[in-house]
Amino acid sequence: MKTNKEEVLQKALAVIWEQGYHDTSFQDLSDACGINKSHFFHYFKGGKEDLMTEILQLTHEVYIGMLKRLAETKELNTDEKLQKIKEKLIKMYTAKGPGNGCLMANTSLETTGKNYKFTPIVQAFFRDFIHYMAVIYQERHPVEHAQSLAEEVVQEIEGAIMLMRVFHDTSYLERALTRANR
Amino acid sequence: MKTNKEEVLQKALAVIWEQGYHDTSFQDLSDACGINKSHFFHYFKGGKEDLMTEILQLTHEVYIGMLKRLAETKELNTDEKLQKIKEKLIKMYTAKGPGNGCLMANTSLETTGKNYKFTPIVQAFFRDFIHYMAVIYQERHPVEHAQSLAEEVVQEIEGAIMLMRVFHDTSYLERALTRANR
DNA sequence: GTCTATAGGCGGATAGAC
DNA sequence: GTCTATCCGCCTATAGAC
Repeated sequence: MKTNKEEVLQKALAVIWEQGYHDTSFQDLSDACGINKSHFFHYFKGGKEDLMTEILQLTHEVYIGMLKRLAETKELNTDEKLQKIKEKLIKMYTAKGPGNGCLMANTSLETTGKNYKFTPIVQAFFRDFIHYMAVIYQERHPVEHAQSLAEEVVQEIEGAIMLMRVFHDTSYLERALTRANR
Repeated sequence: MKTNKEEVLQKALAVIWEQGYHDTSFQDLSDACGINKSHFFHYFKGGKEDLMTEILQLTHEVYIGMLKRLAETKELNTDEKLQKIKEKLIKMYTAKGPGNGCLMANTSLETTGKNYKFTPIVQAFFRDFIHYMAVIYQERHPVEHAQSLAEEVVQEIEGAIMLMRVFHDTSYLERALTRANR
């Protein structure tokens, strides 16, 4: 079957987001992508960890890119920016139903303790997430307060995503994002 | 070697808390517990999932038991109760360093998508966590507000534990628990 | 670039002696 | 209750034909 790497990456992301890193085998992935198992080693020389690294980098680009563009635009006021973020994040985190949670958090928690090389990517994600939220809060609050506000809000969002997953109820995330307008 | 089930359970809990469910093999566990691999199937007829179930139940008892006792005591005022919870949770969640996070959250996120039987236990944990926090907040706030306050606070605590893990920095949890005095 | 075949290892689990 | 031995299957990864 004719495929390209981008497409494979997208489909693999969806499967791993749903099933988790450890619970997804190359068999699952090749079924989902319609390519042969061994073909993954052609695309991703370093095997599963390489594949996952690229998936996480892609996720970083999509989420943080969205945030950065919103934080830096002059076309919207603060209220509108926070509203837009709310809409986007709800859409992105519930696209596949309430059950998948945050891929970054999942991966981080799933790879506790042993030597995986995902930590820097996960750290960069949350650092940037907090950073761009702080940039927006600086439109209304002094710098130091904006920073701690951003940390609180990101924590609440991540906690809400986890409870959303556990109870299969999207309202946790909606309420947390409503409270994020401060 | 002479052992008993309780002891094995405690040690297995520590290893799985540190390494994660999927990344811990019976080999790891038998090394840590000083008993033979196959002995686990004597203690836990249903294999790894049974072992994990008992570990999660034990965790529920320890954490929720602590909360329940504090919520129901007449000996402390609200401030003192919240202070005590802060101290206890910091101690419990950072006992093995900042890197392990919340076993319930970890397990939940690690077992996305496939058919594990841990979901009800994890749900009970968070339901009870929120419940007893709400009981305490009712000393100061109307019932409905106490409930949503408890949900917010638990979300923030869980988000803080995750960031604590990611950045190896216990101050996230400390600040979240300081803000829990409302 | 895509496939077949297969290696090599480890993980969970069982049988059964003592 | 504890240990030895062992099975089976799956999983990651590689070699190599086309």
